[in-house]
Amino acid sequence: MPVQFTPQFLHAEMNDEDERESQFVCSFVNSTVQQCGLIEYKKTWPSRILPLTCCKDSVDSHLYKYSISRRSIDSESSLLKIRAGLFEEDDDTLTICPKHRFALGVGWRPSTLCSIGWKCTNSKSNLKGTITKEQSIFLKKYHHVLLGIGSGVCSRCRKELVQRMADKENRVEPNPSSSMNSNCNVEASESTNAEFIMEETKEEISQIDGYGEVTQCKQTVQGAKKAAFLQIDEENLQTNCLSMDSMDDCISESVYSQSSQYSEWQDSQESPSRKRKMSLNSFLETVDISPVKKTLTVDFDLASERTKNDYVRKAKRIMHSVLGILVPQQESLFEEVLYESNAYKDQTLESFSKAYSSMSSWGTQRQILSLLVQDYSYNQLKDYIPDLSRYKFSSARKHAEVVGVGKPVLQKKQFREKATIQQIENFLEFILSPAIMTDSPFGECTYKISSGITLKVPKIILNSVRTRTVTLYLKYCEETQNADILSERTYMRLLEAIEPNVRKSMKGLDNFAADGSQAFDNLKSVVMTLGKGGKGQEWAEKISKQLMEGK
DNA sequence: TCTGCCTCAACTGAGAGCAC
DNA sequence: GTGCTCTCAGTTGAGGCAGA
Repeated sequence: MPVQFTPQFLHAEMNDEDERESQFVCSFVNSTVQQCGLIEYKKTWPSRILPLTCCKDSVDSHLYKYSISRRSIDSESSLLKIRAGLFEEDDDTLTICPKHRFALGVGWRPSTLCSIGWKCTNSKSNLKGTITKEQSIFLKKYHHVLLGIGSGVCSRCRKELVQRMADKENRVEPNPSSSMNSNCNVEASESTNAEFIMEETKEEISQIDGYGEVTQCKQTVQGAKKAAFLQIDEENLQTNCLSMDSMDDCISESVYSQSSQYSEWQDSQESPSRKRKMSLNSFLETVDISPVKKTLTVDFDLASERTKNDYVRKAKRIMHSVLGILVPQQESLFEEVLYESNAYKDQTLESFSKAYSSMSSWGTQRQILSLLVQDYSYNQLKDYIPDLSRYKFSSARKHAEVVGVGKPVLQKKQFREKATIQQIENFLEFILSPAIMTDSPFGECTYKISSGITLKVPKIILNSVRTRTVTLYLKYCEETQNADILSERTYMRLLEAIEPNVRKSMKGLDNFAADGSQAFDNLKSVVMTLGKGGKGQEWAEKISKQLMEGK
């Protein structure tokens, strides 16, 4: 039954020594949506609210996992503080419950989407790094957004963030006369100087528009919410958007008014595709072809026949005009060659493309690709195999050169060794000593090693249980000051691989071995007698040799 | 005492981006 | 087109722990 984590429960759990802590309230209660509570599977953690200074667990692996610089985080307590946005609080004044300690500390997990979403649609595909301590402070200070250190961020948003941080620095620096308290100056100017606010707002909006964020925001209410929220917050504009109910209206007004207010500016900012379109239309005008007014926005395959025909007709007219310039008076002839060879190529490539797509194994795909890569460029193949990456293309090309065109890819298994040969040899030398192991007079073990070779070795008997043998070895290493050792578990695994028979009783082992040896000697003398008695000397020697091998 | 299972860290292949 | 670098995700060996 889950236990309610309440102050009463806390108090009941406490002893006299903890009396001092009973007055504590978790300082992180407003840092996450989670309520205070316990973490049952963290058995080593005290089940009570602790002073933050007591949080001293190692967070190295957590920092490593989420690419957080160890220079900015020197302890678990500082990690907790920064994640909670308590950048300037003193450790001594803070307390924390186990649940918030876990949620903000080693148990924290970032979203797989871009945490900022300024320049992307919270894309997962292009996460390029994580939020640093400085960036987290900046976002909290100027955007009133708390993003946990280590949160994923895409390359475009990171670039934008770095730019905004640089802009902020540049705005503060050029005024050395007021450098007594530059931060305060910025804060004051943002909140009190109306003219500055408007100028800065305009500049920020221009930046956003330039990247098409306003346009993007129009597309989704959520995007608009975020952009407007950030924008309004950033400049501390006092709007009437105080309730969530009025948020959508407010965003619409904000975004759309910004959009219209700077429409002139927006018009002057032409995207590369727009520029290309204008250049094309200019060209079309000179060759008496109507300009391109619309572009295909759906997949060509999914478009209606009429649409397809329109675009094909238009493309052919444009191509005809281009060829008129490239090969004057021979357009028709050239078109024939061009389209025919393309048709042939199309068919071949389509077939290969189908074969490629139907293969799930990258090895087979590489084999198929190697047939094409020497005759076609990456871009040509990309048209027929949309998911073809540059890496796959160049790998296939390398395969064609090194292994051969269309040759199968050889799969070779790779093994890793972390225990060194020396460490294993030392251990084997120790356990194969007569004090630890005894060769059995009878029987053989068969080992099949990874290369396929089968080895036959005499059966061995371990004189004590495996754990004791490992303990003995570790003690031996300690005495001989050999620090190059592995863990007990690894030595246990080595013994498992050797599969020795464990001797159940020490008593009578020598007699057992001696009896076995005597039996072989007796058999040998019988064989020699039979050899003299008629079986022949050759037969006797052969059997005798086999017996000795068996022994 | 032994072993199955979990976690961590190192390693590796795949893929993208960039400069030349 | 090529080569280099970097990041990400999956794999694998090793360590540790709990329970049979």
